[in-house]
Amino acid sequence: MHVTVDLVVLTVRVGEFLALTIRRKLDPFAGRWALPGGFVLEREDLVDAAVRELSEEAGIGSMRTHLEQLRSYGQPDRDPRGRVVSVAYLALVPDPGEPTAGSDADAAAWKPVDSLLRSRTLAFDHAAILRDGVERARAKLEYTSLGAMLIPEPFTINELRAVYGAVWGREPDARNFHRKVSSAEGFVEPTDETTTRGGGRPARLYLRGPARLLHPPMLRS
Amino acid sequence: MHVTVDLVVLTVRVGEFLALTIRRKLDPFAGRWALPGGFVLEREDLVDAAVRELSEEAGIGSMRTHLEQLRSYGQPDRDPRGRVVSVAYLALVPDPGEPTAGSDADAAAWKPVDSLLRSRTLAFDHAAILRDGVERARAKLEYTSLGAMLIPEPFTINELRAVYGAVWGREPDARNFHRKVSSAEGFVEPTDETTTRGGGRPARLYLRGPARLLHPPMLRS
DNA sequence: TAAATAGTGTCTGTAAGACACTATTTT
DNA sequence: AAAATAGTGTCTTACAGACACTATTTA
Repeated sequence: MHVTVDLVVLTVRVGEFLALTIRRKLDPFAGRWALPGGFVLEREDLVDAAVRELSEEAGIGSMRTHLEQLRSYGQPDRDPRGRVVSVAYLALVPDPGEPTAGSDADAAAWKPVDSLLRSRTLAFDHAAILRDGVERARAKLEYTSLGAMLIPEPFTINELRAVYGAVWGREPDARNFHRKVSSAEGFVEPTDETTTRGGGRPARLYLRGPARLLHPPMLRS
Repeated sequence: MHVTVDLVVLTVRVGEFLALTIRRKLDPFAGRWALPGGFVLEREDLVDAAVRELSEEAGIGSMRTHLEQLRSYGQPDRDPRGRVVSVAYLALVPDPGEPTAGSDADAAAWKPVDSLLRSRTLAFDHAAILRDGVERARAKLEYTSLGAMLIPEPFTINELRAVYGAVWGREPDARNFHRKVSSAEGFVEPTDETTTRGGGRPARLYLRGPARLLHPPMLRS
């Protein structure tokens, strides 16, 4: 019985909610798009395998990445090569630019989550894994500060709000969002810098705060 | 690489929050207490393996059982036999009475969760798995109706409240709990029966309702 | 009638959700 | 000055949390 890790890597870029995909070089599913992943080495911890694949297959370092175990997938026929149980990980990263394809892939690309879920493009059971990862991310934005992991620092409150809009498919109200985020202890830390990159009045820039949980949660309603 | 399932099976009996343990017959850890579990068969789905172990090792049928995947554990040295990745499942069951030991165990017993977590009695990394399962159960009681899976039907509101007290280590306020549970659509369904098994004024009996999520949640505070 | 448990109503405080105007910049 | 975006305050409503008394049974 073989064990793999598969990665749901999510980010937001210019208002679009994106997942990282690779085009497979080898069979099975050669030429098809899939989630990055690969076999766990004989003496390697699961999370180490996930970190390694993230780096090897997509050139993403683990420093600014939130990485958590999602769940495992083990239907007997999910891989035509034989019995393969996959432990899926969810990674949330601030937009790292264009991905670089690793050795097992002939291309890597960020693709919109919605179109990946609607079309049947992904190999294996990766559409189901992606769906679970996306749902986990959507849910966790409600009761954690993980939304800030999807955006490069420093960011404005409205840029952060746009991240929530992209992930949830619906923008939170600007005034309520501002009140919630800035009054939640340790969610974001103000700097004394501002930016005018959005045009108009300068917006204050923030860094991620130390808090991980958001209490009480912010509901998508 | 081998794949096993391990089971965190939880129930509440006379106000005590209990986990199912077995005493191992074979090495490694022969004679030690452990969570029930075993190897996944070559053509068996993960959840089927969990259902089978629940039945084989503990004599618990899947009919009245809530079963969900917890997470996977794969540290390279977690099993002295070699590389074994374990997919853990969480089961919540209404008190099924004394367990019957299966073939791989020379005893099976319900033990208080707190003492299992305090003492170092469990084999492998099962203490960590149990801790994660218990935390999942405690969290899910907040935003689902799963508390009702820990008690046999029919039950009174106060019996259900005692379940929450046992799991959380703190009884919710009787009046607020009654209001919350009975006003939440589909959480519990009243019957027209009553019981006096608690002594005092007869209490109305309820069955589990169809709702799975509790909105808004009931916090342990 | 005393003891035991079941069942309910009120008040207060917190925070979500809906909503509109003022502030500060660039062109 | 017009256009663009940032930033904030008020009102209403929902509901959690604290709290005490009445109701119905058995012994």
